[in-house]
Amino acid sequence: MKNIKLKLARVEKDLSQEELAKIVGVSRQTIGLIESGKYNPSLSLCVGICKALSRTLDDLFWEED
Amino acid sequence: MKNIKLKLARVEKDLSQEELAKIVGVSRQTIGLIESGKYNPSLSLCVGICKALSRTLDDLFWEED
DNA sequence: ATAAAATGTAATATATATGTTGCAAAAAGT
DNA sequence: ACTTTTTGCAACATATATATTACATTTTAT
Repeated sequence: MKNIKLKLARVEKDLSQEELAKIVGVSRQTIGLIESGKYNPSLSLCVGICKALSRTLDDLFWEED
Repeated sequence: MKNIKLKLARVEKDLSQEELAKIVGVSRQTIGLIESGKYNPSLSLCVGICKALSRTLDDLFWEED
């Protein structure tokens, strides 16, 4: 499923996928694929994204069932 | 770094690494390596572990810097 | 002290996250 | 309308998470 919370947090910070990717140290495609729900990212990458966007894991990657 | 919070949550539920592994659908070694900090697990695996232990991502995998 | 259970560790194999390059489509700016 | 930026998508290459098997070590139970 798409990660809409991630995309919202990113645009809220006025960052493009490419800018976020550069900050996190990953490729633009990787960010895009995570947002579109086609990748199962590693924990360290999730943490890196969270720190770049000033959020926590629960904020961006946790879904109550 | 070792994930002591994960280990504590597991023993609190009175589960061995092998039992947790079976619940989550992963090998015993994988659980051991995550607890000892030698693996960078995938997000879906982290979520699976959290649900098995009735915790959230922040509870088990987030560290304030 | 002994046996059983739990955990650590290592080798090899496989699946998949991620990188790279390139191009197309869409969105935004002028 | 046109240009620029952003995003989507595909093919191929690489790194690494994870599985499997096996054995050693530690911990727990009797």
